[in-house]
Amino acid sequence: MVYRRTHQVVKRLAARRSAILAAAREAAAEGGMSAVQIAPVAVRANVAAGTVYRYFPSKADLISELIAEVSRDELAAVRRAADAAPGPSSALAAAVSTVAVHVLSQRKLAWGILAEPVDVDVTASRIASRREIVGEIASRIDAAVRAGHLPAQDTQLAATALLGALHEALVGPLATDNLGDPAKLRDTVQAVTLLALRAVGVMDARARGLVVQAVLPVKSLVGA
Amino acid sequence: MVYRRTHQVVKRLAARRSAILAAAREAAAEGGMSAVQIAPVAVRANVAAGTVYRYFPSKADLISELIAEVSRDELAAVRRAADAAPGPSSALAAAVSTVAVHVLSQRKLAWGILAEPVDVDVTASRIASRREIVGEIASRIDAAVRAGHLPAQDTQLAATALLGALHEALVGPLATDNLGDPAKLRDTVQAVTLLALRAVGVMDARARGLVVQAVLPVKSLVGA
DNA sequence: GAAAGAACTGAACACCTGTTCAAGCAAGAA
DNA sequence: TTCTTGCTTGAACAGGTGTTCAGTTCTTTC
Repeated sequence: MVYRRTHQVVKRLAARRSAILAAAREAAAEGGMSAVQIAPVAVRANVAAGTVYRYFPSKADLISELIAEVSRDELAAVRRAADAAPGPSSALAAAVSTVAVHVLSQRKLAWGILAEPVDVDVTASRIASRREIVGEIASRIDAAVRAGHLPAQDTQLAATALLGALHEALVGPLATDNLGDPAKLRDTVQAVTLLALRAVGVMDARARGLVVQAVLPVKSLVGA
Repeated sequence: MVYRRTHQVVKRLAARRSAILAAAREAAAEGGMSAVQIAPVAVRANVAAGTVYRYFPSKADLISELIAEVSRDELAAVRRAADAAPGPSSALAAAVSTVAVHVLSQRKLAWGILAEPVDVDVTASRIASRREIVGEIASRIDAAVRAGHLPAQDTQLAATALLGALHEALVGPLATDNLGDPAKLRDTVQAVTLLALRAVGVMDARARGLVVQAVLPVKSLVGA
Protein backbone atom coordinates (compact mmCIF):
# COMPACT_ATOMS: atom_id res chain seq x y z
CA MET A 1 0.00 0.00 0.00
CA VAL A 2 1.66 3.15 -1.18
CA TYR A 3 0.56 6.41 0.25
CA ARG A 4 0.29 9.15 -2.33
CA ARG A 5 -0.45 12.77 -1.78
CA THR A 6 -3.55 13.65 -3.69
CA HIS A 7 -3.85 16.92 -5.51
CA GLN A 8 -6.05 18.38 -2.86
CA VAL A 9 -3.57 17.58 -0.16
CA VAL A 10 -0.70 19.02 -2.11
CA LYS A 11 -2.64 22.19 -2.58
CA ARG A 12 -3.58 22.36 1.05
CA LEU A 13 0.01 21.87 2.12
CA ALA A 14 1.18 24.60 -0.21
CA ALA A 15 -1.56 26.87 1.06
CA ARG A 16 -0.48 26.27 4.62
CA ARG A 17 3.08 27.03 3.82
CA SER A 18 2.03 30.26 2.19
CA ALA A 19 -0.23 31.07 5.10
CA ILE A 20 2.65 30.68 7.52
CA LEU A 21 4.91 32.84 5.41
CA ALA A 22 2.18 35.41 4.99
CA ALA A 23 1.58 35.42 8.72
CA ALA A 24 5.26 36.00 9.29
CA ARG A 25 5.27 38.82 6.79
CA GLU A 26 2.28 40.46 8.41
CA ALA A 27 3.86 40.18 11.80
CA ALA A 28 7.07 41.71 10.50
CA ALA A 29 5.23 44.52 8.77
CA GLU A 30 3.35 45.36 11.93
CA GLY A 31 5.88 44.84 14.64
CA GLY A 32 9.21 44.30 13.00
CA MET A 33 11.27 41.15 13.14
CA SER A 34 10.96 40.90 16.88
CA ALA A 35 7.28 40.20 16.35
CA VAL A 36 8.09 37.21 14.19
CA GLN A 37 7.96 34.56 16.87
CA ILE A 38 6.89 31.05 16.23
CA ALA A 39 3.92 30.94 18.57
CA PRO A 40 2.27 34.20 17.46
CA VAL A 41 2.93 33.45 13.80
CA ALA A 42 1.37 30.03 14.24
CA VAL A 43 -1.71 31.58 15.81
CA ARG A 44 -1.99 34.06 12.95
CA ALA A 45 -1.75 31.24 10.45
CA ASN A 46 -4.32 29.14 12.32
CA VAL A 47 -1.83 26.42 12.99
CA ALA A 48 -0.15 24.91 16.02
CA ALA A 49 3.39 25.87 16.85
CA GLY A 50 4.69 22.43 16.06
CA THR A 51 3.19 22.53 12.60
CA VAL A 52 5.41 25.40 11.62
CA TYR A 53 8.28 22.98 11.92
CA ARG A 54 6.83 20.68 9.32
CA TYR A 55 7.20 23.48 6.83
CA PHE A 56 10.31 25.24 8.01
CA PRO A 57 13.20 23.42 9.69
CA SER A 58 13.82 26.33 11.99
CA LYS A 59 12.92 29.90 12.68
CA ALA A 60 16.03 30.95 10.83
CA ASP A 61 14.76 29.24 7.71
CA LEU A 62 11.37 30.83 8.02
CA ILE A 63 12.83 34.29 8.33
CA SER A 64 15.35 33.64 5.60
CA GLU A 65 12.59 32.73 3.24
CA LEU A 66 10.61 35.76 4.29
CA ILE A 67 13.60 37.94 3.50
CA ALA A 68 14.08 36.23 0.16
CA GLU A 69 10.43 36.70 -0.75
CA VAL A 70 10.32 40.38 0.07
CA SER A 71 13.62 40.85 -1.66
CA ARG A 72 12.35 39.16 -4.82
CA ASP A 73 9.36 41.45 -4.90
CA GLU A 74 11.50 44.51 -4.53
CA LEU A 75 13.99 43.42 -7.15
CA ALA A 76 11.20 42.76 -9.62
CA ALA A 77 9.73 46.20 -9.02
CA VAL A 78 13.11 47.85 -9.49
CA ARG A 79 13.74 45.97 -12.72
CA ARG A 80 10.33 46.83 -14.05
CA ALA A 81 10.78 50.51 -13.32
CA ALA A 82 14.29 50.68 -14.71
CA ASP A 83 13.47 48.72 -17.86
CA ALA A 84 10.63 51.09 -18.61
CA ALA A 85 12.95 54.09 -18.54
CA PRO A 86 14.06 55.69 -21.83
CA GLY A 87 17.82 55.65 -21.24
CA PRO A 88 20.52 54.41 -18.88
CA SER A 89 20.53 57.48 -16.68
CA SER A 90 16.79 57.47 -16.44
CA ALA A 91 16.90 53.80 -15.65
CA LEU A 92 19.27 54.43 -12.80
CA ALA A 93 17.09 57.23 -11.50
CA ALA A 94 14.04 54.99 -11.75
CA ALA A 95 15.79 52.16 -9.94
CA VAL A 96 16.89 54.36 -7.11
CA SER A 97 13.57 56.06 -6.61
CA THR A 98 11.77 52.75 -6.76
CA VAL A 99 13.90 51.41 -3.96
CA ALA A 100 13.23 54.59 -2.04
CA VAL A 101 9.49 54.35 -2.48
CA HIS A 102 9.39 50.68 -1.60
CA VAL A 103 11.40 51.16 1.50
CA LEU A 104 9.35 54.14 2.59
CA SER A 105 6.03 52.48 2.05
CA GLN A 106 6.87 49.56 4.31
CA ARG A 107 9.34 50.92 6.75
CA LYS A 108 9.02 48.36 9.49
CA LEU A 109 9.26 45.51 7.08
CA ALA A 110 12.21 47.08 5.32
CA TRP A 111 14.02 47.72 8.55
CA GLY A 112 13.35 44.18 9.66
CA ILE A 113 14.60 42.72 6.43
CA LEU A 114 17.66 44.87 6.38
CA ALA A 115 19.07 45.44 9.75
CA GLU A 116 16.83 44.82 12.69
CA PRO A 117 18.37 42.60 15.35
CA VAL A 118 17.09 39.05 15.12
CA ASP A 119 17.80 36.31 17.61
CA VAL A 120 18.64 33.78 14.93
CA ASP A 121 21.29 34.03 12.29
CA VAL A 122 19.90 35.29 9.01
CA THR A 123 23.06 36.95 7.86
CA ALA A 124 23.31 34.83 4.75
CA SER A 125 19.93 35.71 3.37
CA ARG A 126 20.36 39.33 4.32
CA ILE A 127 23.58 39.41 2.39
CA ALA A 128 21.94 37.70 -0.56
CA SER A 129 19.09 40.18 -0.45
CA ARG A 130 21.45 43.13 -0.46
CA ARG A 131 23.59 41.58 -3.12
CA GLU A 132 20.68 41.28 -5.50
CA ILE A 133 19.60 44.88 -5.18
CA VAL A 134 23.14 46.19 -5.16
CA GLY A 135 23.93 44.11 -8.22
CA GLU A 136 20.97 45.52 -10.04
CA ILE A 137 21.84 49.10 -9.18
CA ALA A 138 25.49 48.48 -9.98
CA SER A 139 24.62 47.20 -13.43
CA ARG A 140 22.50 50.27 -14.04
CA ILE A 141 25.35 52.52 -13.02
CA ASP A 142 27.59 50.49 -15.25
CA ALA A 143 25.28 51.00 -18.20
CA ALA A 144 25.28 54.72 -17.62
CA VAL A 145 29.06 54.73 -17.42
CA ARG A 146 29.33 52.79 -20.65
CA ALA A 147 26.95 55.24 -22.27
CA GLY A 148 29.33 57.99 -21.29
CA HIS A 149 26.86 59.62 -18.91
CA LEU A 150 28.93 58.97 -15.83
CA PRO A 151 32.61 58.92 -14.95
CA ALA A 152 34.29 55.55 -14.56
CA GLN A 153 34.11 54.26 -11.00
CA ASP A 154 33.89 51.27 -8.74
CA THR A 155 30.25 50.57 -9.48
CA GLN A 156 29.90 47.90 -6.83
CA LEU A 157 31.11 50.24 -4.14
CA ALA A 158 28.96 53.04 -5.45
CA ALA A 159 25.85 50.89 -5.54
CA THR A 160 26.49 49.68 -2.01
CA ALA A 161 26.94 53.22 -0.80
CA LEU A 162 23.75 54.30 -2.53
CA LEU A 163 21.77 51.56 -0.89
CA GLY A 164 23.17 52.48 2.47
CA ALA A 165 22.32 56.10 1.94
CA LEU A 166 18.74 55.30 1.00
CA HIS A 167 18.24 53.01 3.93
CA GLU A 168 19.76 55.23 6.54
CA ALA A 169 17.99 58.32 5.30
CA LEU A 170 14.62 56.67 4.87
CA VAL A 171 14.23 53.96 7.45
CA GLY A 172 17.15 54.45 9.77
CA PRO A 173 16.56 55.61 13.31
CA LEU A 174 17.12 59.22 12.30
CA ALA A 175 14.64 59.14 9.47
CA THR A 176 11.90 61.66 10.05
CA ASP A 177 8.49 60.14 9.90
CA ASN A 178 6.93 61.54 6.75
CA LEU A 179 4.20 59.01 6.30
CA GLY A 180 0.80 60.58 6.21
CA ASP A 181 1.94 63.54 4.19
CA PRO A 182 2.25 62.43 0.55
CA ALA A 183 3.79 65.73 -0.51
CA LYS A 184 6.58 65.53 2.02
CA LEU A 185 7.07 61.92 1.18
CA ARG A 186 7.53 62.74 -2.47
CA ASP A 187 9.94 65.51 -1.60
CA THR A 188 11.98 63.10 0.45
CA VAL A 189 12.13 60.55 -2.32
CA GLN A 190 13.20 63.27 -4.72
CA ALA A 191 15.83 64.55 -2.36
CA VAL A 192 17.48 61.18 -1.77
CA THR A 193 17.28 60.27 -5.43
CA LEU A 194 18.98 63.53 -6.29
CA LEU A 195 21.70 62.83 -3.75
CA ALA A 196 22.21 59.38 -5.17
CA LEU A 197 22.44 60.52 -8.77
CA ARG A 198 24.86 63.29 -7.95
CA ALA A 199 26.94 60.88 -5.91
CA VAL A 200 27.68 58.73 -8.92
CA GLY A 201 28.51 61.78 -11.00
CA VAL A 202 25.37 62.96 -12.71
CA MET A 203 25.62 66.72 -13.21
CA ASP A 204 23.36 68.63 -10.92
CA ALA A 205 21.16 70.25 -13.53
CA ARG A 206 20.64 67.05 -15.44
CA ALA A 207 20.01 65.14 -12.23
CA ARG A 208 17.11 67.37 -11.26
CA GLY A 209 15.39 66.59 -14.50
CA LEU A 210 15.95 62.88 -14.16
CA VAL A 211 14.62 62.88 -10.64
CA VAL A 212 11.37 64.52 -11.65
CA GLN A 213 11.00 62.09 -14.52
CA ALA A 214 11.65 59.10 -12.27
CA VAL A 215 9.56 60.06 -9.29
CA LEU A 216 6.47 61.30 -11.02
CA PRO A 217 5.47 57.98 -12.59
CA VAL A 218 5.58 56.22 -9.28
CA LYS A 219 1.87 55.99 -8.78
CA SER A 220 1.38 55.01 -5.21
CA LEU A 221 3.82 56.84 -3.03
CA VAL A 222 1.91 55.43 -0.14
CA GLY A 223 0.40 52.03 0.58
CA ALA A 224 1.81 48.61 0.05
CA MET B 1 29.65 56.54 62.76
CA VAL B 2 29.59 57.84 59.24
CA TYR B 3 31.34 55.92 56.52
CA ARG B 4 33.25 58.06 54.10
CA ARG B 5 34.90 56.96 50.89
CA THR B 6 38.53 57.79 51.08
CA HIS B 7 40.35 59.12 48.08
CA GLN B 8 42.01 55.82 47.43
CA VAL B 9 38.71 54.01 47.39
CA VAL B 10 37.15 56.54 45.11
CA LYS B 11 40.03 56.12 42.74
CA ARG B 12 39.82 52.35 42.87
CA LEU B 13 36.11 52.41 42.19
CA ALA B 14 36.60 54.68 39.22
CA ALA B 15 39.39 52.45 37.96
CA ARG B 16 37.14 49.43 38.20
CA ARG B 17 34.41 51.13 36.36
CA SER B 18 36.85 52.04 33.62
CA ALA B 19 38.22 48.53 33.61
CA ILE B 20 34.77 47.10 33.07
CA LEU B 21 34.04 49.54 30.28
CA ALA B 22 37.41 48.87 28.72
CA ALA B 23 36.82 45.15 28.94
CA ALA B 24 33.50 45.61 27.21
CA ARG B 25 35.14 47.69 24.53
CA GLU B 26 37.84 45.10 23.96
CA ALA B 27 35.29 42.37 23.74
CA ALA B 28 33.27 44.36 21.23
CA ALA B 29 36.32 45.17 19.16
CA GLU B 30 37.30 41.52 19.02
CA GLY B 31 34.02 39.73 18.70
CA GLY B 32 31.37 42.34 18.10
CA MET B 33 28.51 43.14 20.40
CA SER B 34 27.55 39.53 20.79
CA ALA B 35 30.80 39.04 22.65
CA VAL B 36 29.83 41.63 25.18
CA GLN B 37 28.29 39.32 27.74
CA ILE B 38 28.35 40.01 31.42
CA ALA B 39 30.27 36.94 32.50
CA PRO B 40 33.11 37.18 29.95
CA VAL B 41 33.42 40.92 30.41
CA ALA B 42 33.63 40.42 34.16
CA VAL B 43 36.39 37.88 33.72
CA ARG B 44 38.29 40.24 31.45
CA ALA B 45 37.98 42.99 34.00
CA ASN B 46 39.06 40.70 36.85
CA VAL B 47 35.76 41.06 38.59
CA ALA B 48 32.86 38.82 39.46
CA ALA B 49 29.70 38.95 37.41
CA GLY B 50 27.74 40.42 40.26
CA THR B 51 30.18 43.28 40.64
CA VAL B 52 29.37 44.57 37.20
CA TYR B 53 25.95 45.35 38.58
CA ARG B 54 27.38 47.64 41.21
CA TYR B 55 28.64 49.84 38.41
CA PHE B 56 26.01 49.44 35.75
CA PRO B 57 22.36 48.87 36.54
CA SER B 58 21.99 46.55 33.60
CA LYS B 59 23.68 45.26 30.53
CA ALA B 60 21.79 47.82 28.50
CA ASP B 61 23.37 50.59 30.53
CA LEU B 62 26.82 49.13 30.11
CA ILE B 63 26.47 48.91 26.37
CA SER B 64 24.86 52.30 26.15
CA GLU B 65 27.80 53.84 27.89
CA LEU B 66 30.17 51.94 25.66
CA ILE B 67 28.41 53.32 22.63
CA ALA B 68 28.49 56.81 24.06
CA GLU B 69 32.20 56.55 24.78
CA VAL B 70 33.18 55.34 21.34
CA SER B 71 30.90 57.91 19.82
CA ARG B 72 32.52 60.71 21.80
CA ASP B 73 35.94 59.66 20.58
CA GLU B 74 34.83 59.60 17.00
CA LEU B 75 33.07 62.93 17.19
CA ALA B 76 36.17 64.52 18.68
CA ALA B 77 38.34 63.15 15.90
CA VAL B 78 35.95 64.40 13.27
CA ARG B 79 35.82 67.87 14.81
CA ARG B 80 39.58 68.02 15.06
CA ALA B 81 40.06 67.05 11.44
CA ALA B 82 37.40 69.38 10.15
CA ASP B 83 38.53 72.34 12.22
CA ALA B 84 42.03 71.95 10.87
CA ALA B 85 40.84 72.24 7.30
CA PRO B 86 41.36 75.51 5.39
CA GLY B 87 37.78 76.07 4.24
CA PRO B 88 34.24 74.81 4.58
CA SER B 89 34.44 72.37 1.67
CA SER B 90 37.73 71.02 2.89
CA ALA B 91 36.28 70.71 6.34
CA LEU B 92 33.44 68.64 5.00
CA ALA B 93 35.82 66.44 3.08
CA ALA B 94 37.97 66.03 6.15
CA ALA B 95 34.98 65.16 8.30
CA VAL B 96 33.76 62.54 5.88
CA SER B 97 37.09 60.90 5.34
CA THR B 98 37.76 60.87 9.06
CA VAL B 99 34.56 59.00 9.67
CA ALA B 100 35.52 56.62 6.90
CA VAL B 101 38.95 55.95 8.32
CA HIS B 102 37.67 55.51 11.84
CA VAL B 103 35.02 53.10 10.76
CA LEU B 104 37.42 51.13 8.62
CA SER B 105 40.10 50.84 11.24
CA GLN B 106 37.74 49.30 13.76
CA ARG B 107 35.16 47.56 11.72
CA LYS B 108 33.84 45.15 14.28
CA LEU B 109 33.51 47.82 16.88
CA ALA B 110 31.88 50.19 14.42
CA TRP B 111 29.44 47.56 13.27
CA GLY B 112 28.63 46.71 16.85
CA ILE B 113 28.05 50.31 17.81
CA LEU B 114 25.96 51.00 14.77
CA ALA B 115 23.82 48.15 13.83
CA GLU B 116 24.75 44.77 15.16
CA PRO B 117 21.89 42.93 16.78
CA VAL B 118 22.00 43.17 20.55
CA ASP B 119 19.74 41.31 22.91
CA VAL B 120 19.04 44.37 25.02
CA ASP B 121 17.56 47.63 23.90
CA VAL B 122 20.21 50.21 23.16
CA THR B 123 18.25 52.06 20.55
CA ALA B 124 18.35 55.31 22.46
CA SER B 125 22.10 55.54 22.69
CA ARG B 126 22.51 54.37 19.14
CA ILE B 127 20.24 57.15 18.01
CA ALA B 128 22.13 59.63 20.14
CA SER B 129 25.39 58.43 18.70
CA ARG B 130 24.18 58.82 15.15
CA ARG B 131 22.62 62.16 15.91
CA GLU B 132 25.90 63.57 17.09
CA ILE B 133 27.86 62.57 14.03
CA VAL B 134 25.06 63.47 11.66
CA GLY B 135 24.69 66.82 13.37
CA GLU B 136 28.37 67.50 12.95
CA ILE B 137 28.37 66.58 9.28
CA ALA B 138 25.16 68.49 8.69
CA SER B 139 26.66 71.62 10.15
CA ARG B 140 29.69 71.23 7.89
CA ILE B 141 27.46 70.87 4.88
CA ASP B 142 25.55 73.88 6.07
CA ALA B 143 28.71 75.92 6.29
CA ALA B 144 29.65 74.97 2.75
CA VAL B 145 26.18 75.90 1.55
CA ARG B 146 26.38 79.26 3.28
CA ALA B 147 29.77 79.82 1.70
CA GLY B 148 28.15 79.31 -1.66
CA HIS B 149 30.09 76.13 -2.40
CA LEU B 150 27.06 73.89 -2.41
CA PRO B 151 23.46 74.18 -3.52
CA ALA B 152 20.82 74.68 -0.86
CA GLN B 153 19.46 71.40 0.44
CA ASP B 154 18.05 69.51 3.39
CA THR B 155 21.35 69.19 5.22
CA GLN B 156 20.02 66.87 7.87
CA LEU B 157 18.78 64.42 5.30
CA ALA B 158 21.98 64.71 3.32
CA ALA B 159 24.16 64.10 6.34
CA THR B 160 22.10 61.08 7.32
CA ALA B 161 22.38 59.67 3.82
CA LEU B 162 26.12 60.25 3.81
CA LEU B 163 26.55 58.41 7.06
CA GLY B 164 24.50 55.52 5.77
CA ALA B 165 26.53 55.39 2.60
CA LEU B 166 29.80 55.29 4.48
CA HIS B 167 28.63 52.61 6.85
CA GLU B 168 27.10 50.35 4.28
CA ALA B 169 30.02 50.66 1.92
CA LEU B 170 32.69 50.24 4.54
CA VAL B 171 31.41 47.98 7.27
CA GLY B 172 28.20 46.59 5.89
CA PRO B 173 27.96 42.94 4.99
CA LEU B 174 28.86 43.67 1.38
CA ALA B 175 31.97 45.62 2.22
CA THR B 176 35.01 43.99 0.72
CA ASP B 177 37.67 43.29 3.25
CA ASN B 178 40.48 45.66 2.39
CA LEU B 179 42.33 45.53 5.65
CA GLY B 180 45.87 44.44 5.24
CA ASP B 181 46.38 46.38 2.05
CA PRO B 182 46.91 50.03 2.96
CA ALA B 183 46.86 51.14 -0.66
CA LYS B 184 43.48 49.60 -1.33
CA LEU B 185 42.22 50.91 1.92
CA ARG B 186 43.22 54.42 0.96
CA ASP B 187 41.58 54.03 -2.41
CA THR B 188 38.39 52.93 -0.76
CA VAL B 189 38.37 55.88 1.59
CA GLN B 190 38.98 58.18 -1.35
CA ALA B 191 36.24 56.60 -3.38
CA VAL B 192 33.56 56.90 -0.72
CA THR B 193 34.64 60.41 0.18
CA LEU B 194 34.36 61.36 -3.46
CA LEU B 195 30.90 59.86 -3.65
CA ALA B 196 29.85 61.73 -0.54
CA LEU B 197 31.14 65.08 -1.75
CA ARG B 198 29.53 64.73 -5.12
CA ALA B 199 26.27 63.69 -3.47
CA VAL B 200 25.92 67.01 -1.71
CA GLY B 201 26.74 68.87 -4.88
CA VAL B 202 30.47 69.43 -5.03
CA MET B 203 31.53 69.58 -8.66
CA ASP B 204 33.39 66.52 -9.74
CA ALA B 205 36.70 68.15 -10.60
CA ARG B 206 36.82 70.17 -7.42
CA ALA B 207 35.78 67.13 -5.39
CA ARG B 208 38.75 65.13 -6.56
CA GLY B 209 41.11 67.78 -5.30
CA LEU B 210 39.36 68.02 -1.95
CA VAL B 211 39.47 64.29 -1.49
CA VAL B 212 43.19 64.10 -2.01
CA GLN B 213 43.70 66.99 0.38
CA ALA B 214 41.53 65.38 3.01
CA VAL B 215 42.74 61.81 2.80
CA LEU B 216 46.47 62.40 2.58
CA PRO B 217 46.87 63.96 6.02
CA VAL B 218 45.16 61.04 7.70
CA LYS B 219 48.27 59.47 9.09
CA SER B 220 47.26 56.05 10.18
CA LEU B 221 44.94 54.53 7.67
CA VAL B 222 45.32 51.34 9.63
CA GLY B 223 45.47 50.51 13.32
CA ALA B 224 43.33 51.72 16.17
C1' DG C 1 41.03 46.14 68.04
C1' DA C 2 36.20 45.99 67.35
C1' DA C 3 31.96 47.37 65.34
C1' DA C 4 29.59 48.85 61.24
C1' DG C 5 29.09 49.84 56.71
C1' DA C 6 30.33 49.07 51.91
C1' DA C 7 32.00 46.30 48.24
C1' DC C 8 32.67 41.81 46.18
C1' DT C 9 31.75 37.05 45.08
C1' DG C 10 29.69 33.36 42.34
C1' DA C 11 26.37 29.97 42.47
C1' DA C 12 21.52 29.83 41.99
C1' DC C 13 17.56 31.83 39.86
C1' DA C 14 14.36 33.45 36.30
C1' DC C 15 12.74 34.16 32.09
C1' DC C 16 11.93 33.80 27.50
C1' DT C 17 11.36 31.26 23.17
C1' DG C 18 12.75 27.97 19.88
C1' DT C 19 12.20 23.16 19.48
C1' DT C 20 10.58 18.45 20.32
C1' DC C 21 7.49 14.48 20.54
C1' DA C 22 3.86 11.30 22.11
C1' DA C 23 -0.78 11.17 21.29
C1' DG C 24 -4.74 12.22 18.38
C1' DC C 25 -6.68 12.94 13.90
C1' DA C 26 -7.37 13.12 8.89
C1' DA C 27 -6.69 11.16 4.46
C1' DG C 28 -5.38 7.56 1.02
C1' DA C 29 -5.24 2.53 -0.25
C1' DA C 30 -7.47 -1.96 -0.34
C1' DT D 1 -14.95 -0.36 6.29
C1' DT D 2 -10.39 -1.03 7.86
C1' DC D 3 -5.65 -0.52 7.80
C1' DT D 4 -1.76 2.37 7.12
C1' DT D 5 0.59 6.47 6.52
C1' DG D 6 1.38 11.06 7.42
C1' DC D 7 -0.17 15.46 9.26
C1' DT D 8 -1.44 18.21 13.42
C1' DT D 9 -1.51 19.38 18.03
C1' DG D 10 0.18 21.77 22.20
C1' DA D 11 2.17 20.99 26.41
C1' DA D 12 6.61 19.99 28.05
C1' DC D 13 11.48 20.57 27.36
C1' DA D 14 16.04 22.80 26.75
C1' DG D 15 19.52 26.03 26.72
C1' DG D 16 21.60 30.14 27.28
C1' DT D 17 22.27 34.46 29.62
C1' DG D 18 20.97 38.54 32.36
C1' DT D 19 20.13 39.26 37.14
C1' DT D 20 19.87 38.48 42.13
C1' DC D 21 21.35 37.85 46.87
C1' DA D 22 23.16 35.61 51.07
C1' DG D 23 27.54 35.09 52.57
C1' DT D 24 32.38 36.79 52.62
C1' DT D 25 35.99 40.13 52.50
C1' DC D 26 37.71 44.63 52.72
C1' DT D 27 37.47 49.72 54.65
C1' DT D 28 36.39 53.11 57.66
C1' DT D 29 35.41 54.92 62.13
C1' DC D 30 35.92 55.25 67.10
